[in-house]
Amino acid sequence: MTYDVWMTVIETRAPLNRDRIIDAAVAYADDHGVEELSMRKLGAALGVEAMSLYNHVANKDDILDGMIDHVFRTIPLPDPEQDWRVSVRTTGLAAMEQFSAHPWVVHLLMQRGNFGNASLTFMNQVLGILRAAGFSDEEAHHAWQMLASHTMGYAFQQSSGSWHEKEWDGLEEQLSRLGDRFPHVVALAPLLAQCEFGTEYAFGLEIIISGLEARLG
Amino acid sequence: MTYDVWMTVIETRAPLNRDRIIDAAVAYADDHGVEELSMRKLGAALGVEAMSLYNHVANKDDILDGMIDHVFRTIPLPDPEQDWRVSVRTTGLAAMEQFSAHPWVVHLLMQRGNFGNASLTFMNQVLGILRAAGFSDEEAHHAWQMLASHTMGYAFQQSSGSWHEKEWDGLEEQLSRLGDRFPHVVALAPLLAQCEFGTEYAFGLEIIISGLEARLG
DNA sequence: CACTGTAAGTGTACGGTGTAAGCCTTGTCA
DNA sequence: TGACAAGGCTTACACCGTACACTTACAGTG
Repeated sequence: MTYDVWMTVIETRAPLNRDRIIDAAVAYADDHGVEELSMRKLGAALGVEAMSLYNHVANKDDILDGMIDHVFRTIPLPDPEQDWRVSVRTTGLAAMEQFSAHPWVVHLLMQRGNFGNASLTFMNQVLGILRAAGFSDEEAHHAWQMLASHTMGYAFQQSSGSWHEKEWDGLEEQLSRLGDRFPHVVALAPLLAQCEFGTEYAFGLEIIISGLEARLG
Repeated sequence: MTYDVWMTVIETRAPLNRDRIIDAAVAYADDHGVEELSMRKLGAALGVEAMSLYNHVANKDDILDGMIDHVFRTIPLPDPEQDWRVSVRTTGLAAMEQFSAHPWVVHLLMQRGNFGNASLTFMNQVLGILRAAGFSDEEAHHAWQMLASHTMGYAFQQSSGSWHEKEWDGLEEQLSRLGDRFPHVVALAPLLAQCEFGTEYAFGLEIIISGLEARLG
């Protein structure tokens, strides 16, 4: 009997720890959306009661911070050896890719900001590349703000992308009803609906890189 | 007695209606932040029980949509008579101004998107100006996405701005402790903390306008 | 071997949330 | 006067994060 219980325990749940909790939280958010994530549901996903999580984690915010950190850690850091334009481009695209894969990250970043290890490391690396490229501190700051805004903005639009997919069917009918009031929106609605955010982001990124380059002189 | 009750009612609360509820919600979010807004607190702010709100409003989401609409309605629409560069610039700045005044809007937009009257009107006007300026539909779409992302991105950063003000004191000490690991972040931290987002936004806006202009050829 | 301390999972409970359902008061109109 | 609707209020429910007290299993020590 005791043995059975032991087996069950061993088989169905490895010992709980912070990493396992955060991994499960990331998976849950990927599957069901971050707003569906609750301590009870996360516990259930791990085969454990909600309160057990608190033995390994300070509180829910701690988990959310860990989730952000988890995603930032998977963004490959830019290579300082390369031309800054290449670094910025590849890093931007890599970041966008992760934000697309985990749309809830932008959501979380917005509510809480983040100064975890991974995000500071990331930021530090990018700033270093800009400074090494010859940008003054002020210019590097401008560049960072602009790149960050552009990236967050696209991730933002993508994650709130109600123009996409399912919603679009209902919207089309609604828009055709409002066609006389919003002719330009209706005209461009197909483009908005089919919008490939990766391509779109890259397009803007080139404009920004060119613009920064020009300011660099 | 009945009279007294009447006077009280008349003085402390005008008859409830959707607009009054949404105005109060906006004021509450401005004062206490949108995450503090609950039906009970909003009711209390209006001198009414939470459930009374439901006589004028479908649910909380309805209120949140109304709040977004309320803010978009206060952004002056661009003037189609003017040069598109001027229109885009002034409209962008006007939008940023509102998003700065009501930081929670970006928050809400992110969670729910928005296709209210005001935001569609706004979007329609901007798209109209871009098309009239000679942008193809694809180009207008690119331009809109880019401008929207840039604006939302800056608003986003501003509203999540933990580099600002109070947090900065604690952070400084923390950063100096981590100075060897994040030298570039620490070096630029003063700039990040003092960052004037309006100026910063305008800087990026010019780059984008120039870039779009070049693509327009 | 028993004893004790500790780590970790559990159960219960509290104050908060949005909101469904029903009640009660009020003003309007036939 | 009586029916009726509008718009408040009360109660109740399911969910949330989490404080606190409990149990259980193991490790270390005599």
